[in-house]
Amino acid sequence: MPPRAPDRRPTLADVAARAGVSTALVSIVMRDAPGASTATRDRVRRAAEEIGYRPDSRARLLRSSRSRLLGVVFGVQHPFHGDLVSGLYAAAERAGYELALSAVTPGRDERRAVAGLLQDRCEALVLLGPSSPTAALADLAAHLPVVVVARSVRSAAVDVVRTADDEGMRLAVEHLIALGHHDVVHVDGGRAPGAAERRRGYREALGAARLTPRVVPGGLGEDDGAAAARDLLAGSLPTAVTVFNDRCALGVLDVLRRAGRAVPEEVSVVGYDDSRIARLTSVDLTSVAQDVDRLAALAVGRALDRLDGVPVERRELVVPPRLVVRSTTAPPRPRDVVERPSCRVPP
Amino acid sequence: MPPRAPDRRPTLADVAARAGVSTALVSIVMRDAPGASTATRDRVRRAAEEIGYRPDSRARLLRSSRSRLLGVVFGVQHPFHGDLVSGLYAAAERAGYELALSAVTPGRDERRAVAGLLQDRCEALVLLGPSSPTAALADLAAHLPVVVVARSVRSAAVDVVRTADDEGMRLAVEHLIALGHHDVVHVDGGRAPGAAERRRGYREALGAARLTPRVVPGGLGEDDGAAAARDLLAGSLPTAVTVFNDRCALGVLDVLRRAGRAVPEEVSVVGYDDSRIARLTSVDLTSVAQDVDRLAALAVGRALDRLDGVPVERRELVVPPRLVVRSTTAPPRPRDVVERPSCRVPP
DNA sequence: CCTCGTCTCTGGAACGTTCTAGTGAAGAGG
DNA sequence: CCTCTTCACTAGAACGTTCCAGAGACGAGG
Repeated sequence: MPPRAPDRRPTLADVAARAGVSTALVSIVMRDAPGASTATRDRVRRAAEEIGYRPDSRARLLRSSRSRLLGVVFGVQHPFHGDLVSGLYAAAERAGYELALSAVTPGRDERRAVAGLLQDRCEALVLLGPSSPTAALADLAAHLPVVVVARSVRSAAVDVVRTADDEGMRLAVEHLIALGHHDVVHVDGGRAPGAAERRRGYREALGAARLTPRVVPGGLGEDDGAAAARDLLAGSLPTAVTVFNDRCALGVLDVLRRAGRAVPEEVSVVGYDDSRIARLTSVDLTSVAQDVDRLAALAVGRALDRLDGVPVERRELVVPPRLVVRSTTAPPRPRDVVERPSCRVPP
Repeated sequence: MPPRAPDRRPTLADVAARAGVSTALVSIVMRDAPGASTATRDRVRRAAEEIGYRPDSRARLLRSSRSRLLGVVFGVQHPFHGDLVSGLYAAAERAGYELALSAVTPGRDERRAVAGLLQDRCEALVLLGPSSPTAALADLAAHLPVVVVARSVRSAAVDVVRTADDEGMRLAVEHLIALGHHDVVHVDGGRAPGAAERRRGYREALGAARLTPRVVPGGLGEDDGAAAARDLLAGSLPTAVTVFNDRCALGVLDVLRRAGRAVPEEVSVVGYDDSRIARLTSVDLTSVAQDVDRLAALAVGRALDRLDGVPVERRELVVPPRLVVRSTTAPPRPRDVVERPSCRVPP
């Protein structure tokens, strides 16, 4: 069994006693604050080292009014959130802030996740693709700065950092049109964060080219994409498809290929998020990349601005996306060739 | 701009003043501790509600020696960890504990993640598939109870909760042998947590059937699986493949199908983890399921046992896995049929 | 010699809780 | 009538840190 705590963990006072100084001085040294000679600094540090002292962040935060703590609510299932969290850690560290993570899981909703963070006395909240209604977000923002990432919110109370999703989808459509496609269908994300903007971008780009848009219901997951693809196969198959996100696109790809429809020869497919899975050599999905690190940095920066009372010009920060062309998009094949059942055999 | 804090957040004293009682009494009420009449309980609660009081967990934990806080280190990229975290939240809540999450990201290694949790004064640590060397884990365990999940550790200092990975892989192989396969290859996970056990299970099951094992290097991700599959295609293709995990199996599947090799007709594939992606109707991968909720519950239970000084019989808790048969496994086809290039056309 | 700064360093009061040791008051038992 | 218990409640001391207001010591400038 591990030698369980009969010995309390060492405190400032223990270090102070050992180094023969006051606790206040030890505090100064541990914080790298000015007000101690290099000689004592060394001595104190050595004493701390010897007894294995670690500052107690609870007590530290309790005392100082600023907690230097940023609360983050994220979906534990969503790979895109994982990338964002990585970026947030980096950005927060640069600013001397810590992150308090609170996950949304199937058994733990957003309310609970937020409530946990509030108890921890975070100075500000960063919410990744939250599903709470606008009113709830505004209520929250009345108490502390709230930055919403990857979703637009129609409320002046919260800050928003997001990708220009309409532009992203426009890039995708324009790429397809440039390849010669006339029949482009959009597989929709429904009420998911960003879905409305992506749908709009698709519509606008198609309208600009004088083509008629066709939107079919999809969703966030692979299954939604698979269902959408089956719908398309049952009806009239377009020459190209733009999909709400990569996971959904994966479902589309899989059903198409299983049905013997070659991608990209018969159907081109574009995803969204440029997730790890899209980059796989075996998937190699053309996708719209969100600049995750920039989103994260802006979110942290904006939260800090609010805390410091810096006047903010635009409430919404929009980051341009980038189209990553891979091997699931190509020029359309003449229809007569397509009508024959295809057979992918190595030559 | 949000109405920023000129008003401090309300404290026990504020509630006490409003309800006309002492802070101690408010504390009693807020904790649902015995020692207050129902009448005053109501009154205090109402007062707290009115001024929007929220207990400050920092101060609360500082005062009480027990923090009722469990530290969890997880990989932000790993979907399997996401599932475990969900289970941990549920188990911790049942026991009246909170979770402190600390993520391992590409830019934040395990040391950092653990250091963060130690500052937060967690009572015990739960590490999901940690990559730290055994010695480092043992050092940690000298300070506080440490429970390692989904990896076996050769040290008496730390507790381990894991799936019987050897048995899992044995189940997979026995399933394939029962279907009539004689040529089964294992795509390995290398040094990943659990890989050694799975490899062993594979070897033992094949040995028991008097068949010769063949192990090819793989890895954790889709790309590793894809590479392994290309190796197999370049050499001699077996009739069945067991793969270290689902993500890797996905890579295998994709490369095989793109090369025109039908799954499961020509090659059967078994994954491991029964992750969300395996369950997709479009993937429908036969896989070995780990009982995530049970692993999580056992991990929390074991941590609490250590904290309470409950004597522990076995240091290692092993949970049996379960084979989930889906559509990527089938009896092997006679070789002569396989040799012709295949063509999957709907009839 | 006195004053003024600057540089270290210290004592003691916060921070918002919980915990310990009580204080009265009301009722029960003698 | 007096003690004893129980109940509802309170005062004040922790918890481990940071912050504030100084206190000496030491030179420099007058």
